Amino acid sequence: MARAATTSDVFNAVAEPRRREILGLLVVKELQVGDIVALVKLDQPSVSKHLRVLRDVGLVHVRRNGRHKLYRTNAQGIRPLHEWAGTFERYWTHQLNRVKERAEAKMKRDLESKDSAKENS
Amino acid sequence: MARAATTSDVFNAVAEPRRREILGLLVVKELQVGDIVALVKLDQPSVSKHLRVLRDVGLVHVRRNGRHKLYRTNAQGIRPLHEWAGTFERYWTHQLNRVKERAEAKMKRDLESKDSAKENS
DNA sequence: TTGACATATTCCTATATGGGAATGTAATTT
DNA sequence: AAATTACATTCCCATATAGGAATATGTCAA
Repeated sequence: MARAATTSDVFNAVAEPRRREILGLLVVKELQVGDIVALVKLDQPSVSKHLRVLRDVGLVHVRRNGRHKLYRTNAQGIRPLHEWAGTFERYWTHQLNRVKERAEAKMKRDLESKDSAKENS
Repeated sequence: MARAATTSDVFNAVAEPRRREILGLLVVKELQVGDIVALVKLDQPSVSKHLRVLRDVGLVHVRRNGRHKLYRTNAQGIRPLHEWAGTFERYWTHQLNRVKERAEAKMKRDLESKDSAKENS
């Protein structure tokens, strides 16, 4: 079998760098497709397809304005990702603490060995 | 062209549900491959391949113990993801506030129209 | 209605997997 | 050394894109 469909999953949707870029633009300001095309270096059809994926997973909203379509990031759609990653936070802080502790223990050892060297001189 | 290589990017690496599952196991406790195979419902080669991807992007560490290999999640590898998602936090809280404000404004309107109905009775 | 503009979708192709099966490799036991 | 155990890698195949080109759809202007 192959990989799961990008369309059905926020994690897959943001796996694409250009889509992350687009999300970053659209969270600041509502933009029409042409603006996005101008900002990211992609053809219009590609942009439309990325927007389609983002829309399908609920990461952007669309609104029609005349013949333009205004897209906007739905920031709340990113929360599941943030929360998932957040479950690892206690582990990485713990790991950082251990690194720090080891560094301090080593510094202490080094100082002591210097002292003993001094005593032996 | 096709999609970017999973191997070279943390975002792509965690796009795979089984890999997220494995990361969740290995962050709690160092496990050998056989344990993982038993816990997730995958064949050993598949698990090894997922571990390979995770290792290539630095999301897990390996350590050999006799003929076993002990894997452990490198929680710090998940920070970039958490931080990227975190840049959207101010926007989703803002959006939530707007929803709340609208709800409160509506409730106020409803109450006032009830009052005016009372006056007209 | 016709023409122009803004997007979306479809068709096509090269590439990247993910799983299954088979095989290779390293370390341990007998 | 041979057999065994624990993993890793390779080969094969079906599927899922991502981008390019062409085409379709929708909206507004004249």
